[in-house]
Amino acid sequence: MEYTISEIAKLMGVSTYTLRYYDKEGLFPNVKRVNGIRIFEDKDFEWLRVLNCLRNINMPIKKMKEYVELCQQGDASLKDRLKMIEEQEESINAQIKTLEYYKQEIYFKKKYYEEAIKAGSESAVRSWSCKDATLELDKLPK
Amino acid sequence: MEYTISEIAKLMGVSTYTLRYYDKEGLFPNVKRVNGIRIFEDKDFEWLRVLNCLRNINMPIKKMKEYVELCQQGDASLKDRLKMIEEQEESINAQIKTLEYYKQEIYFKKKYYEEAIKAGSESAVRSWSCKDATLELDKLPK
DNA sequence: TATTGACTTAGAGCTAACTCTAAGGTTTAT
DNA sequence: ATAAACCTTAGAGTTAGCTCTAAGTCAATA
Repeated sequence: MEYTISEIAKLMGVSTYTLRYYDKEGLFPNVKRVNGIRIFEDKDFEWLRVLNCLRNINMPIKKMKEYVELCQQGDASLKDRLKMIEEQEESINAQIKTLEYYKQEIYFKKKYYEEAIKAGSESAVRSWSCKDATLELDKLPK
Repeated sequence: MEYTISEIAKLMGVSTYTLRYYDKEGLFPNVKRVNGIRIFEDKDFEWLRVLNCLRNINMPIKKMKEYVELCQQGDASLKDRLKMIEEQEESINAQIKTLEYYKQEIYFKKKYYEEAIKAGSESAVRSWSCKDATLELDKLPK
């Protein structure tokens, strides 16, 4: 199967601007061209799904470029690529951990507001909040 | 307790630039001043921890500003604040879900490279990868 | 053949969140 | 009293990741 840039853009839910930008940045090392026009094949499509994965775990484009270059070196770069992937795995875990931590804080905050609304006023729950929440989320400077 | 801007910056692990920027953006609505110099008190310190929480869950500064403004309105804005917090809770859950999904992809990728290194070549595991991984992570355009 | 519409490029513009510089004020130590 | 070490401001600069514009090419249709 072959796709034009707007077809692949639609299929993957990204803009053509973004695809051309990625290409300019070297993230599509070997897209076919006919009369200067990009022809995306299934392998390019699959590769975009890889790029999409890496972006979604917040890998910067420069690092994605590095990864592309390693891939182009073939078997010689297998260990380096594994290392990059392992680092990304750690990065994801750290990101999740951070979010889980602050999720707790936000949960306390929600309970705090639910109580405040029930009581009709924030002043009724300030001390309650201080007891239970890790953060004293309502101590806005007066 | 009172703190200068550089003290609080050090304690919270942010730059003085960032703190002044936050202040300029209205995120510290009522910091005390003596001779024009910001004096941070414990309530400001606690409030910075709130800001820090919101930033860590990727709330944009404009939205943080909105939240500050709601807080300043007192009890009248309790429901609006609860709504914001609930939206943030959903946002965190979505972020975690996305990361968990791509964590799987990266895990498959790692296994793929471990096999490839064991076999000495990527060509030995391409089909294996295609069977097990949701993404065919190595179909780099040739 | 002329127009339509999708493609191309280079490069400018945008937004977010800082990050820094320049010019100046104030407090403290020698 | 003068230098060091803070603080202040306005506003410029930076980086990332797009996003868009202008000018032009090319293939297909009326």
